[in-house]
Amino acid sequence: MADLPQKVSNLSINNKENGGDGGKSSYVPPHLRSRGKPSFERSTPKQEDKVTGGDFFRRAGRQTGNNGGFFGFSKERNGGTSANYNRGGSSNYKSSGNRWVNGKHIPGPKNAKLEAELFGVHEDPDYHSSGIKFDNYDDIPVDASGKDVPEPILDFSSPPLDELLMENIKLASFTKPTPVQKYSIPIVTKGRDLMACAQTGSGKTGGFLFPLFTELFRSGPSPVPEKAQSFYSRKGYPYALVLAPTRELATQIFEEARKFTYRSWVRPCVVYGGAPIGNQMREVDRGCDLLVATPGRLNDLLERGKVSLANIKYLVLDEADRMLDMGFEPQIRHIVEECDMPSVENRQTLMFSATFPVDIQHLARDFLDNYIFLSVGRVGSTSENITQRILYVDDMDKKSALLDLLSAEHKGLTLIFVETKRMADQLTDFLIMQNFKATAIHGDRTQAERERALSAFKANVADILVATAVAARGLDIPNVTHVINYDLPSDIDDYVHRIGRTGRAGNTGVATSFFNSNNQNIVKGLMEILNEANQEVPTFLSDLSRQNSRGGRTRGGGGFFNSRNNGSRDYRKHGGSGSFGSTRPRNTGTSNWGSIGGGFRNDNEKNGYGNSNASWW
DNA sequence: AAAAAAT
Repeated sequence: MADLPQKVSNLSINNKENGGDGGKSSYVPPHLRSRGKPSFERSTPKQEDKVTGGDFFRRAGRQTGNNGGFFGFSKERNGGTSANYNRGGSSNYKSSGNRWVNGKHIPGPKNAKLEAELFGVHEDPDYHSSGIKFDNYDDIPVDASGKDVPEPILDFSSPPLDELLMENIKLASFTKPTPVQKYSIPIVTKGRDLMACAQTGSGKTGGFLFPLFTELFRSGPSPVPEKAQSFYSRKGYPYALVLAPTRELATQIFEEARKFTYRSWVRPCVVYGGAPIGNQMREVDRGCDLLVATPGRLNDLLERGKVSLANIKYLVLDEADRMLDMGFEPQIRHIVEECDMPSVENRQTLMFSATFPVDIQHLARDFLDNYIFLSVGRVGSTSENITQRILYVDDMDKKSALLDLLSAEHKGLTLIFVETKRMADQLTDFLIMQNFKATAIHGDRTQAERERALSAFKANVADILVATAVAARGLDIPNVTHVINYDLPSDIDDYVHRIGRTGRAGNTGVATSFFNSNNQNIVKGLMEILNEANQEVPTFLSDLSRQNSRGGRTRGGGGFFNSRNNGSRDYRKHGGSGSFGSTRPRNTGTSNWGSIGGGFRNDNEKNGYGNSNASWW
């Protein structure tokens, strides 16, 4: 290969470019690097490096996409050089690199202890790690639209997933794909961008991890701009980045990734705030092929130069609507648009969101290219194995009502939602005083406390968990028998997420909510949910709802489900705002537009769906 | 209005 001289000249050009400041020291402390436009980095040549004089390097990949630009020079791709791939300080890190030898994936040996840790031991053959009993999920309606939508798969082997991955999937007791996975796996495999309206519990994590790992297991590591590695400070070059709104959710995705990368060359990492950054940096050093992160901590690591996004093939935004609700948009845009992330065309982007409001549509327009829109029916609310009860309880009576409720039917795990962090603590103390085994999870507790609370709850050490919104969505806690909305949320979607924490795995669950005059705003949505799930509607609620509609506005648009649809359907096929085509001309073609629906219930009409909405679940 | 998230 004649790229060595090339290298040198590039280096010297770069050096000149950067040398405008003459002899004065241009050291930039790590945390200040990449502020401002010229993002140069100092990099100390490795000892064995024959190239001298090239101290400065442009951050790889910004304009040049996935190959790291002129620093994407590849060492010979042969014999025993596996450790040169994507490992900072090549000689120091070998363990997972050893699983990619001479262009082949060599799975590591089995490890009984690790296997038990990752997959656990389950006597129940129907046990499934995310609490889904698949047979009960077959009727979740899914609708896919966009250009050239791939046909959904029927099982994991139809276009086969990677062999090792299949073994791990079996270890995790997955038997067949969930409805989301049936659609998302071929979509991701085909390299398409995806916007999916789906909730946790639908199996969406596997929906993107499976095809992603299949591809990574097969293609192996790719070379990194080795010169960009400083000898002292190594850098992670993940191939896939998953952004999640909360630390718990990030951890959960990471744990799933650990299962499915067992014995493979791919090493997952997780970073989030509230935990010592040093440990996380060391983990990144040890190899970081898939990175799960909350936005704040990732930005921190990017600014410290510990992570480069130049090699990203896959970008996943999980719970995108929540991330925007939490004000993460600037940070997400910084990560995606202002660092060294490959451009839209040079990466594959998958967005998941429970709803599809206009700000998410804009994000989709900016981050996705010719995407497929997938909408997946709600898992929780449609399920009739959750008994929903609404009790009228004034605020001052809530404590005693709760005690009544608990003494009447507290068995298994009870999850209690409150609105404020203060109330979470106060109620937990109260319950402990009453000799209940209660613990709390909310944003003012330290990360360690949150983790302890969650694992105590999961392990039944504390069978009551009092939680704020931090636990409402996404958290996967199997076997919750009773969800109590001590305070009702103001957002009906939050309500659905909350009650969806129970009644999983085909078990029956109970959701009890304390309602009073402070909850007027949720009446309409609540009525719809209760009706949809064939639940009893208390008379005080139907009375209120009748009063509301008499006095107020009539419902616009006519559809029974409109207030909950949140525009979460593919606005592109409904004419939309027009902004779609105008900013991205390449997407304006309409020729191959199609829509594939699968698993639809047959009782659309009965459920109040007009024909106009028939393609939406 | 509250919660969450980088320190």
